[in-house]
Amino acid sequence: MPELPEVETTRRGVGPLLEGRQISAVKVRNPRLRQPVLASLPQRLDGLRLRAVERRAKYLLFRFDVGSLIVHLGMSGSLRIVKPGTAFKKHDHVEITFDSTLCLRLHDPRRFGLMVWTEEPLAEHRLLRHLGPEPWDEQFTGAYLRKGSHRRTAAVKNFIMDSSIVVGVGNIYASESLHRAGVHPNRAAGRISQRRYGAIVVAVREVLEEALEAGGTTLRDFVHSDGEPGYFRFKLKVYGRTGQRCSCEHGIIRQQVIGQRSSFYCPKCQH
DNA sequence: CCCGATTCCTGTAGGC
DNA sequence: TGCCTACAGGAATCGG
Repeated sequence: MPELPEVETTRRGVGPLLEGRQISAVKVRNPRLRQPVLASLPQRLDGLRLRAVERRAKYLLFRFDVGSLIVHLGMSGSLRIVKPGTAFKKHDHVEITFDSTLCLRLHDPRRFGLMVWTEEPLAEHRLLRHLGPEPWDEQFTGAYLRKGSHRRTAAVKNFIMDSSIVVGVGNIYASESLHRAGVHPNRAAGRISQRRYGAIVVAVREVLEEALEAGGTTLRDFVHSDGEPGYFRFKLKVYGRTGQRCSCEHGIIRQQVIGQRSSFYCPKCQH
C-alpha cells in the first residue's frame, strides 16, 4: 500500500535511472485502471525525453518538455525497472522503454492506480489543484490545522487524512502519527487546541521521515530487489496491533472503525 | 460547506 | 482441498 514514503522512495529509485533518457517504445497491456489509459499514449510519448521525475502528494510526475505523465500507484501499484524482454508478470499493465535499454513497468493488481497524460500546467490539473500543503511545507503548522478545523465535528483522524488539508497521510500513518502525538483518533477535529495540533504536525513529519528512512535502506537494490520493500522495517506502534500492550506499558491497543477505515489507538496514552 | 456512505478492484486470510 | 465471505484502502463522487 504505497503511502507517501513509498511513493517518494519509488521516485528516488526510478528518477536517477531514467532522467535525461528518451522514450523508444510504449506498450499498454491493459488500459483499465482507475481512469482508462489514453489509447494514443504510445504515439503521444514516442521520442520524448524525460526531464525530471517529481512528486506531489502521492502522485509521481514524469515531466517532459511538452507535458507530463501523472502516475498514481493506488493501493497496490508499483513501478519497476527491468531489461527489455524480461517476462511480464500478471498485472504488469504499462511498459515504457527508454533508450531501448531500460523498461519502466507499472504493476497494479487492484488497478486503483492511474496514468494520465497532460499538457496543462500541473498546478491547474484537476487531480492536483485541490491538494493541501506537503507535510514538510512551512505552511503546515499547528495554527494552520487549528484554523482549518474550525467548527469541524468529524474525527481528527479523518481530518488529517483529508488531502485538501495536508497530503500524504494515509490510513496507516494517520494512526501512527496520532499515537505519537497522544491524540485520540476519534476526537472531533474542531475540539483540539493549537498546541496539540502543533504536536500532530511534528508527529506526522517524524513518522513520515522515519518511514522514508527505512525505505531508503533498500534503495540501492531498487532495480533488482524482489524482497520486502524497506519501509516494512518501519516499526508500527499501533497499526495492526489490536490486543497488544502499548509501548507506554499501560494500555492495550484497541481497534475502531472511523470513517469506514480501521483505526488503532491506545486508550491510556491517547486522549 | 461539511460529512458520511459508496464505489472501484483483487489478493489474502479465516471459517467451515 | 475447496468454497465462501470479509477485509484491506486512496480518492472521486454522491446525497443529505
